[in-house]
Amino acid sequence: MTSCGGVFTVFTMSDQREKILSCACELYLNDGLDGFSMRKLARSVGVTAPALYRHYESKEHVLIDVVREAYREFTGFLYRALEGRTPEERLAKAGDGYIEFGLRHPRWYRIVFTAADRLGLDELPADVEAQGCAIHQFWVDRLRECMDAGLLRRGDPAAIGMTIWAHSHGLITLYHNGHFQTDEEGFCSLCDASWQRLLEGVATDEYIGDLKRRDFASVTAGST
Amino acid sequence: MTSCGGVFTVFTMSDQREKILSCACELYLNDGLDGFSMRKLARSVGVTAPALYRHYESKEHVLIDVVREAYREFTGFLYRALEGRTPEERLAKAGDGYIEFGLRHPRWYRIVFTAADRLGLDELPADVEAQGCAIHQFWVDRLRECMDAGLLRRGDPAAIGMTIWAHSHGLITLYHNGHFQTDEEGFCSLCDASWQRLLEGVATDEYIGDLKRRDFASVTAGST
DNA sequence: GTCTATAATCCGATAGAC
DNA sequence: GTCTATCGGATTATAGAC
Repeated sequence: MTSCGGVFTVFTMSDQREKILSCACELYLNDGLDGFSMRKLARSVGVTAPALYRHYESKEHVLIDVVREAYREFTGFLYRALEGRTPEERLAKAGDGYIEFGLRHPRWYRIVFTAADRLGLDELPADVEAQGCAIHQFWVDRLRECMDAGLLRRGDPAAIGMTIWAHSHGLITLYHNGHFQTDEEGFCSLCDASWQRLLEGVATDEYIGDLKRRDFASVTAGST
Repeated sequence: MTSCGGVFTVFTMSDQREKILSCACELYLNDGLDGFSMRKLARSVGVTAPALYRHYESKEHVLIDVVREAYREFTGFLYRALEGRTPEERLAKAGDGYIEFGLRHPRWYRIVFTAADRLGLDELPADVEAQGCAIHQFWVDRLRECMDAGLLRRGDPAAIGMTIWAHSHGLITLYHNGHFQTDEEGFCSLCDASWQRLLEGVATDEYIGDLKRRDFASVTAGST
């Protein structure tokens, strides 16, 4: 919460700016994006609204700092997975961390995966964008080492990552929107079962064989 | 747009109410949920705001009718799949329709899959909820017949449906939020490739065998 | 059925006193 | 660095004339 690391500089906030940011995070987590206003923020800080503008240029700049905190929280959940001792364990922990983050902090989850322009932001600062790239690289690392270990089929880690990401993201957002009639515990076992299906595939071996034969036939036909 | 079917009654709107609803849909599709206000709506209809309240009790009631139109549009895309002549074709068409709906009508998609309370609605009327159930049943039908035809592994169609749904929903929402660096055409082929991975599974056969052996071992150990 | 006028609330942001 | 006062705008919704 205190510092914002760049390549060559580390900037430290004033105490008051830090207090405002802390209240802003709390306000966002309680009231969501719609309920987030400078007036409410001022009230929770214990000052009047204009005072905030001594520390932040605009509401947008406050929100940017909140987004940065969201990323920080997210990576905290993810990077714990590096403590795993095998590729399999690290991938499992990463997946668990992702789901757990989505469950424990729905509003952090939302703000991390919502496009900047839909947050009313022109663009995210470079250091936050960089966090996004780091997360992407983290997943590529997890998948590649599982391929090397013979756990996952070979292929482009980024492409396979999209499939796994879409699956997890879909599960969490559908759960958040109340589309699964179950509590958190039920949702977790639902996730496990669904992950198992993604590992094994949902089609029968016969059908897969069928598809491959058809694909082969169409390729040979097309090459004449 | 004209009628709202219930079990025993069909209610027909007045012309003016119908015109308001039509403008409301257009307004929502253009400006989204945040940009949707009674004043703007009145402007686009060509009257002043208070006039709307002769036809609709509140903004919430207008929005409910908009949501009903969204469902109608969605089912239109889905149910075309019934024209397919085999279970495989019907499932493929249903999946294509789902993705196409998400691509062509992002705002309709959003409103259909957003929880009612996050739209500012207390609850959806019974006939809209019923549409949701019908859609669920539609998917169960598609999956069950593919199991019977030996294309998909046997299992609970509703559970497998969740996996497939989460995957598709994740792809669409991540695309909408700009997380895939690709245009619509690239996204479609990305979807095809990802669906293929979901059919085949992402794990190697060796790893699947491994997991089954471990699972068996833990079950036998647990039963002693 | 539509209008004008208005109530009651919220918002982001600024000017200028202290 | 914080305050009061205020600008200029948005919103839902209603009262009462026509």
